[in-house]
Amino acid sequence: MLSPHNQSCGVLNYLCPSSSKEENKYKIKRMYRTHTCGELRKEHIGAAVTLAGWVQTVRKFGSITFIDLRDRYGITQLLFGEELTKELTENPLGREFVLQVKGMAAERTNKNANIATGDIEIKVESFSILNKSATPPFTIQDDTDGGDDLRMKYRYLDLRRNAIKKNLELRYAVNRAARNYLHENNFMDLETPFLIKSTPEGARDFVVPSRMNPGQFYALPQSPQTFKQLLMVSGYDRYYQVVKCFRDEDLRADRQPEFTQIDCEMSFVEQEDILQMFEGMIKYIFQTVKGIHYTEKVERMSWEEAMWQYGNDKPDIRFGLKILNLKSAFILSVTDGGSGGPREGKTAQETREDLINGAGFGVFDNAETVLAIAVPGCSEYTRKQTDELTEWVKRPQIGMQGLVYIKYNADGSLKSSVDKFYPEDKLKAIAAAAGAVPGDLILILAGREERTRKAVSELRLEMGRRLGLRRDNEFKLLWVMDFPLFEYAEEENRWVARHHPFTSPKPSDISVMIDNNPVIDNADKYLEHPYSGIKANAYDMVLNGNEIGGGSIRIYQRELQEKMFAALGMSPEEAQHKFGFLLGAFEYGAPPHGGIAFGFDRLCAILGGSESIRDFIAFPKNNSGRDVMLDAPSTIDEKQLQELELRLGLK
RNA sequence: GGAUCGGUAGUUCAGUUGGUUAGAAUGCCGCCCUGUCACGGCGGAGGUCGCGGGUUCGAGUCCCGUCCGGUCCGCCA
Repeated sequence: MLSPHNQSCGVLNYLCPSSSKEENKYKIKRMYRTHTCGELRKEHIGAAVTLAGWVQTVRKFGSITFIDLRDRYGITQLLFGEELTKELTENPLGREFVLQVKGMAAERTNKNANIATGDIEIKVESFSILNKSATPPFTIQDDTDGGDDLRMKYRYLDLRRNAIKKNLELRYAVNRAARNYLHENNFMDLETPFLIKSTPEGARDFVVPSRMNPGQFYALPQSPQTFKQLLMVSGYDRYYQVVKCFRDEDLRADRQPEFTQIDCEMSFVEQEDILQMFEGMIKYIFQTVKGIHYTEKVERMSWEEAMWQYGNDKPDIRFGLKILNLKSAFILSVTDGGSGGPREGKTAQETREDLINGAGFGVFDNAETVLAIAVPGCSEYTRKQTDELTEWVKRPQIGMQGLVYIKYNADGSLKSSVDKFYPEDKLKAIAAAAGAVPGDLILILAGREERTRKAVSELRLEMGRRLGLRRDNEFKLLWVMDFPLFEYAEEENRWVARHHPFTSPKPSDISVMIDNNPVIDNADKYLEHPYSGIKANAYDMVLNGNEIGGGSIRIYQRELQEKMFAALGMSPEEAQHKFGFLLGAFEYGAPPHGGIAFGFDRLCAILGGSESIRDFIAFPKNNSGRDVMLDAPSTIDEKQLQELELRLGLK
């Protein structure tokens, strides 16, 4: 990435609108300032200038004073001579005062190589305090002393900090790059409404009462999904929108109740067209924003492969450490070729059942599944370290009972925590099956299928992190494809759409869906129902273990869409009530179409090397969905409630 | 809905087994200082230990409840 220094406009290169024409630029006529605080260089020496900005620091030396003046573009040092320093004693300046100075740009005696304007300073001739400031509750520095909560309460001050400003600049750069790419590819930005209809399928809706229609509510969109499909029916064959979406669910570091998507849809395309179009977009963003020329092919993986090899539908493929199933019952299918190496392959799985079962080790014998990873170079872990790992997997978030390890020592000997049950030659066979080489530490978890898979996936990520294999400056894209179309919701005793109910099945599975009755007699055996095997025409884009986008080829025939609603347990009347507009539209020449939506905030956070999206949103909400600056949500007046014909206190 | 960690000066934190007047850094205020840029030196002010209850001769410290914040699980088509 380009350094912010040496940029003539005083801002990061990617923010300079290089293509905009001089004639389009508005020239400021009121001379509050002649230059920004990030602009002045050696060549300006001798120039009369006027600057305006905020007081970053005051350094007083008896009869002279240095002041760092800050604005969006940088920091410029001001020099107040003897006379003006006396004036400052009468009118003291505090941090964050808004100051305007007139003076001359002069070469510094002591230059500062750390800032872009470090060669010069302003010999101040006159100054004017444009506004005073109370002492800020935390320091406005990269290394602020403010905690998260306080920073959120005074977010307008937090946003003055360089660290946050850089994040928001990055966000704007990503936004512009996406728009440029989509515009160049004939996509049209069309706005869709925020006040829409509640459809309680999927996430909870935020609802908005309607004063003019008492007792009735709008919902805020979880995504513009149906609207963009209707736009396809209308013939706007390439649509996009950088758009707010709303979901009333519990939050995380990477989840906000309102968030931004880059929402896209195309007509007359197949899955392959969409994959190519949008990996192109992400590559363009990499190039424009990060200066990364992503030339390698974007990897692709089926959902089954991802679950099988990484225990996770959004694997971080910056590193290997693939998971090996030591029990036979849960082999799905492993595709050979491509990345096959000593650490994976079919032969390993064909021999393993004999290796772990029947040795009298109940934990393995009774477990639904036994999964292992071979961690390179960790065979010399001490007892303390393996104990610590054991504690790690026993934490409630992971929830395993324990951890079995095999140290495959550099000299070829083996030492494990289950030596009592497995003699060395057995351990050797297990190690070989796990694809381990001398120097590796094999970690094994056993238990219930779903929990164990999740746990080993977390363990894999944790070991990858500890070994430094998850580098911030390395980016690896991956398409995960061929998701199951349905999931079975046991508590509701019905099928639910894994992606959303507008996703089409693979063409070969359409007949399976049409020809079979979705009703299940025995809920325990849902895996045996034909619907369990139906694959969706859906795809997720994964970046470094984060889902950054997801989409699908949509259903565009009324009959299939009706069948889908029926499969989800909706009666025809209910489907008509909730989605009649869409079913109706499909009767008037709906084209084949599909699309994708990217999580814009999350993409920005990853490109900025952060786990938390909050620092990439100007005014985010906290973990409880509160805006602590506004103190929202809040109660409303009785009068407002009356107008809405609402009454509180039902709980 | 659940788990877990935290809440002490404006701020970030330390605070021993429950024991005298609750500390540090930074910020703030005052004085000194003509080349600093994390300026430096000297001095000063600043505390309802989140809130409520309990145990105890005695609670920042132990217990119960509650509120607030962080992280995670459930949830997030």
